[in-house]
Amino acid sequence: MAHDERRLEVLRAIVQDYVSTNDPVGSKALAERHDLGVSPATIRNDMAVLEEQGYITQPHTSAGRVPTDKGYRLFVDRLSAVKPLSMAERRAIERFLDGAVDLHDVLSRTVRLLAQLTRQVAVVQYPTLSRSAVRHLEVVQLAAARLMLVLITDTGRVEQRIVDTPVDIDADAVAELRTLLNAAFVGVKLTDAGDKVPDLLETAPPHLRGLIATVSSTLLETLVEPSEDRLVIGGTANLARGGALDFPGTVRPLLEALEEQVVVLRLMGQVDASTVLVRIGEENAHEALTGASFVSVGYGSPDRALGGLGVVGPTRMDYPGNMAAVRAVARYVGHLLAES
Amino acid sequence: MAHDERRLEVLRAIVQDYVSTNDPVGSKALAERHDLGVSPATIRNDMAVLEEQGYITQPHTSAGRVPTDKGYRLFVDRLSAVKPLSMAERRAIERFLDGAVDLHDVLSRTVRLLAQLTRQVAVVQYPTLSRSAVRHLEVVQLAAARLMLVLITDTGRVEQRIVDTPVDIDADAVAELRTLLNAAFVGVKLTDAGDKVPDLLETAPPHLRGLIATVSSTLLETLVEPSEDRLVIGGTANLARGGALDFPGTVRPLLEALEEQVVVLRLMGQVDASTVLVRIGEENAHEALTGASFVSVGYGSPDRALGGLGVVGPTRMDYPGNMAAVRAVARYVGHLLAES
DNA sequence: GACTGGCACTCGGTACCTGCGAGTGCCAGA
DNA sequence: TCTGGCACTCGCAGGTACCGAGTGCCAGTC
Repeated sequence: MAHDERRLEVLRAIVQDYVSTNDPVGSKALAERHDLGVSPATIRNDMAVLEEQGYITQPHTSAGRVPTDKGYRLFVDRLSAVKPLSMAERRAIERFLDGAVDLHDVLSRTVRLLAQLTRQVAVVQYPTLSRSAVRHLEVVQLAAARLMLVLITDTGRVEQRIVDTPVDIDADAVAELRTLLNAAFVGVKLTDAGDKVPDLLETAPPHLRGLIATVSSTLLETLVEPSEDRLVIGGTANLARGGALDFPGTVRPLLEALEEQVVVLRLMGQVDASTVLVRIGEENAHEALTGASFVSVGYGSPDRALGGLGVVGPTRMDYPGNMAAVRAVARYVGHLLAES
Repeated sequence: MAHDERRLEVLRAIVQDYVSTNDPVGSKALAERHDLGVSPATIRNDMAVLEEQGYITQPHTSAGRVPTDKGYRLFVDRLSAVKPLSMAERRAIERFLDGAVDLHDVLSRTVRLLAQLTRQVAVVQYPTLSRSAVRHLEVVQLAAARLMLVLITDTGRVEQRIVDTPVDIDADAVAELRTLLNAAFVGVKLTDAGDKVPDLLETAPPHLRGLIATVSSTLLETLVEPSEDRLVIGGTANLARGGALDFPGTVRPLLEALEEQVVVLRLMGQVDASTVLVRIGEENAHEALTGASFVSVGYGSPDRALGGLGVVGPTRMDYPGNMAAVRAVARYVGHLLAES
């Protein structure tokens, strides 16, 4: 029916107005600012239905309506058109990211860029080790019985670990070790590295076997576990922008959750590179994120997301804009990392 | 005179009470909570003098007194005794930092630890490259004409740079390059690395000179400049703790300044490992830091500070406690990094 | 049957007032 | 030089009244 049609149109108008003004929106203002072709009284009837269905709510009796999480969800799923980025924004992305000298530089620029584009808190995940492959392994001798292993992945991450060896080793052994490790592991995905160890041990010269066992177990232990995933966070100043307007009470629990990283990492685990994931308010199933929405997407090639990035903000956010920004930045970062 | 003596005692009492209660403190409360041996009326006279001298001020006529920046300064310089850490705190430091697997891990644990101990925002600087020496240089070939340089410093930092070479190179050349670079640079401080280049170029086999020139210039350009100093920041949630109590207006400018890093890095540039540096309110000479104090110290051996760490909080902070915590943590981190 | 104009009603926010109490400065006396 | 007393100031909490935005409902119109 044309009936339902208009009702959705009303919901869209409410979301748009509320996002831009931060005031509960009433029927009269709605009729004025959008040409819905009907009078405020009719809109009121529609609003009553929308409220009954749970898409909007009134903060108090004599106030306008505010979208609920469910309302935002419907808006995101059915009512929002992708908002193309402006030319200025596209240029900003290139200008910001070009000239980055290493992975850390790329990611910290990315997080600043995203924060600036969306005026929200930005979150960027390092390429997950578990999806990376070994590009090179370096062994540096620090002391007679102490080595530093440096792992370089094909995504540009560099990780280091100290290993204390049971016996002293000499420079020749270090060189041999380096050769063997690289022969065995280069090109291998970190998740598969464990499978290579038995082979390696078998073919290795006997005098190196103990050493190799020690070294590989350190590598596997510390590098393959998911706790090694890391985040860069920026734009937290944006949380303080709306004063107490945007978040109920205080931003403290949100800041804590962001610093904790675990919560965000779990959300990041669900992204892929082809669709922008939007989690709204309570959907986040974490107390501190109630009242917050999370817009994220994976970066990397579509078939192989290296990691995720996104923004966190109040549920009252510009979804189309933020989704567009997140996607555009993820694409650019994906290309950038594929090149190097 | 015993006169001035007591006046200082009054100031100390005011600072202590104000820090713990966050309420302007009046003469009567002061007389009750501290045994100054005189009546409220006398204290009032002293307060009048202290106010005239600019150490304290009244928010409004019928309120108690609050220390000014100048008052805190006097308190820190002359009135505060070093507050020893509790046994629990000492244990917390060890428990928190032991088991860190690499430099990044040490520093991010440190920042969390400091934030937790002081309940303020914690800031930790990576060991400055300019004060580090080369432990090892690794060259990894990514493509025919593209190399990745990995620099490992004696402080545990690992930095990587991509270099595009003018001509294709083969594996032998890479190996030679690696040997030459390490021979020339290992053990050399980064600030002195530039001096070694002419020598290196002269003694190198002619066919490698072009390559070495390219590589060294990249190294020097990107690694020696101070912009390469990095910070880890944590505990920003503590800014939201006091509500609007601690900071005039909003915490936004402060959060922005922290993310900007430049401001903090400049302050960090002034620390050394032997004395705790305290900058109070306006002393910071940066608008966003008005109303904030910064307690910092260098870590590393006394003769060679590797970097700085500290906390940022409202001027109304527990200076003795924070100074003690910052110093204790810096010492522990110094030892930790010296070992590896 | 769908829409509209009108109307009574609700209720949060603001402005204003008042009384209370903490805290002060000053002064006379010990 | 210190102390007790006293008048004074002024922010704050609580109470009240008013205003206006916004609503729900109903009778009337197309």
